[in-house]
Parts: sequence; C-alpha cells; structure tokens
Amino acid sequence: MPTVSVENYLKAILHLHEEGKVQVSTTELAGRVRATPASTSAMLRKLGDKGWVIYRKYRGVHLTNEGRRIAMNIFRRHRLWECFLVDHLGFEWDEVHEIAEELEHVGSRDLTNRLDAFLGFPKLDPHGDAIPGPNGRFRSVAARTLLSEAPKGIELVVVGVVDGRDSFLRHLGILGIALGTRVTLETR
Amino acid sequence: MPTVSVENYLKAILHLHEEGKVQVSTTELAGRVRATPASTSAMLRKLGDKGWVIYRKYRGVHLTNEGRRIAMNIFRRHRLWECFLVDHLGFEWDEVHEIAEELEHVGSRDLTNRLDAFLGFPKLDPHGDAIPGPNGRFRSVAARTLLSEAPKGIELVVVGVVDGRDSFLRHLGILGIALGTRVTLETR
DNA sequence: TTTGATTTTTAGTCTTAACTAAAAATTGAT
DNA sequence: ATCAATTTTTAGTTAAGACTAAAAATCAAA
Repeated sequence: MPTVSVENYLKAILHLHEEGKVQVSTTELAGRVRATPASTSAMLRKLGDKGWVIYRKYRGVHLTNEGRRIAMNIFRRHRLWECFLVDHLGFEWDEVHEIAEELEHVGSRDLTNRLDAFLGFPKLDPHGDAIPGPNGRFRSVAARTLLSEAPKGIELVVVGVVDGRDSFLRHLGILGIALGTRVTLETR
Repeated sequence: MPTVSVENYLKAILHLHEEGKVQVSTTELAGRVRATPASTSAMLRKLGDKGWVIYRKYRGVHLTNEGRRIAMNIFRRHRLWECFLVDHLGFEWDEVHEIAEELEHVGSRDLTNRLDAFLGFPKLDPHGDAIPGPNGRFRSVAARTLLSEAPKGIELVVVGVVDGRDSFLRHLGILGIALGTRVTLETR
C-alpha cells in the first residue's frame, strides 16, 4: 500500500501526463509536489523499484500501467469527495480542493464505491473534470456534447461541428482534426 | 497541528480517561496504540513538551485542557463519520470503525461542522457513544432515558428507578447511587 | 526492609522522506 | 565540437516515529 507521499508523487505524474507530457522531468515534478529536485530524484528511484514508474536517470519518468491504475484511483477518490463536498455539504466549487487532497488518501475500496453510489455515479466533478470508474479508467461519455461543455481527460470522438465556416474548418484541418478524429480535452 | 500519530496517542489517553483511569500508565497506553512501551515513553515526553499532557516519569500521564480539547475533537470527527457511513453509505455499525479511524484525521473545522449539520446534529454514533459538539465538549442529554439506553461518556443525573425492589435499592446504595447522584456510563 | 518481579526509561538503530551543497550529466549556443 | 548554463544526481544531514536490548526505578511479598 503506497504512503501518502508516494500517492502524491504518482498523482502529480499523472497530472503532467494528462497535460500532454509523455515523459516527466524531475524538476517539473518537484515543482508540482513542492519538493526539491534532489528529494524528487530519490523518490523516483523508489517508485521505479516498486514498479510504478519507468525511470531512467536524466531521462525523466512515466507511469507504468500499475502506477497509472493507482494514480487514477486517487483522481477518482479526490473527485468523488469534491462532488460530496459541493453537492451535499454546501461548499463552493473553489473551496473543496484542499479538503479533497486529504480525503483522497483514505483508501478503502468499499468506501469509495459506496460513496460513488451515494452520489449517483457522477461522471464529472464540480470543476468539470472526468471521474474515473472503479476499474481505474475514465468512464466513456456516450452522449454528444459540445467541446465547450465536454469533460477534461476523456477521449472523445469528433462527430460534427457547430461553426461550419470555411475559415474554421481550415483551422481544424491545420490542427489535424476531422470527423472521426479522437481528441482529448486538456484545458479549456 | 498534531500529526496523525500524536492524534492517536491523545485519543487513546482520552479513551482510558473515559474508562475511569485518572492517570494513564505507559504500558497500558502502549497497548492501546499498538506500540512498545519504549516508543510510548519517548512520545509522552514530546506530548508533555507540547503542553498536551502532564507527564512525570514513572508516574503516568493525564491530558491537559488543551490535550483534552484536541482529543475530544478527534472523538467528534470519528463519531460523525461513523454516522455518515452507516446512515448514508449503508455500512453496518460493526464495519465502520477502521474507516472512521482514517477519516477522523482530516482536520478541517469547516468540514466537520458542515458534516455535523448534514447529519442533523446527531447526539449519538451508531455504537451509542456520545458525539462531542463543536466546542469540544459532550452535548447534554436533556431528555430522561433509561440507563440501558443512555449514551456512554456523558454525565447523567439519576432521577428515578424502574426496579423498586428493596434488594435492588440496597444494591444501589452500596454503589453510592441515590436520587440526584451524577453518574457517567462507561460500558454497557 | 530487602529482594525479586514488573514497569518504565534510556541508549542506540532503522526507515521514510525531507533538506543543502557539491558533483556529474545534459543541453544549447557559438 | 566546445564550453557555459541548466538540469539532475549523489553525498551527507535532519526529524519523526518506530524498534530492541539494557539499565534504572517502582512495586509487592516474605
């Protein structure tokens, strides 16, 4: 069972992956976990030994499947608790992050799954971020949604455009986006 | 802000006080926190330095007002979470202790008070133990209740008996219990 | 009241996870 | 391709909190 500190490193690496970084540098990760690069370097060796990241000196890290599974579960717990805090305890969406940072480390499977059910299996947290399911993967979003209202972090398939002007379609073309293209929303 | 470990020691000392021990011995406390007497001895010096216990070598410890306040707040959080787990997540009363042991260390005042409100300001947890209020003291129980149904940990005033037989009244007399006597239920 | 058993404390070690300072590797600009 | 700047790792400390083994204090029984 990972310690709180280890969970925070894995979570931060996943966050950076979600932001598009395939490899995560020691210094950038250090910034995220508010530790020095030296401390981070030491931690990365341990995470590698545990099989949670692939780490090669001076080359950065990325999560293994197992590491990703653990980190996705922390995302899950964090986001479920944020739903609870806002929907049932009356917090504002911008007040809940720090409290959820603590609650997310309570690891009981049973607790998480029951909380999920209590909340009605929400797909999105109060910030609009996707909530992973119990399998540690993002749930699919079946319904058609505007990109402006779509959740972050889920792979989406482009099925149409609202703005049909040539200039916009050309713009999409340059970005490599056409009908059927798979995209993932990173930031709004 | 006390660490999780410190909170667990303070909580255990309060538990022993509630069981009638005015002074708590190192070895008994060690048993409760599942540590060795040696580790406990070291911790007690630290708790004394912080002003949370009065500790004299070889003489045992007891909580200061400040230490009691902290420990009562842990009781409060633990018991409120147990209510939540049973009443809203559908756990059985005998499944919730370990999970509450983790949740109780999330210290946000705001979280605790909002949870309390969400639950409808319960007086008792699922085990029948009294839930301290936000001031860190047990709430009074105004209504008249049978001792067999009364909460543990609250000071009660004897206002009558159901069984009026002489033998039973004599038995109460030996225990030093008469009308008006203040008693606290420790175990059932 | 002395002695033997029990309790408690001290001394010394270990692990985790942080830190600083210094060394080493990588990168980028000429 | 070299050298300076940047990044990263290593080396050595620190603090919290656990442990064992041994010493010291207290307690209890004859």
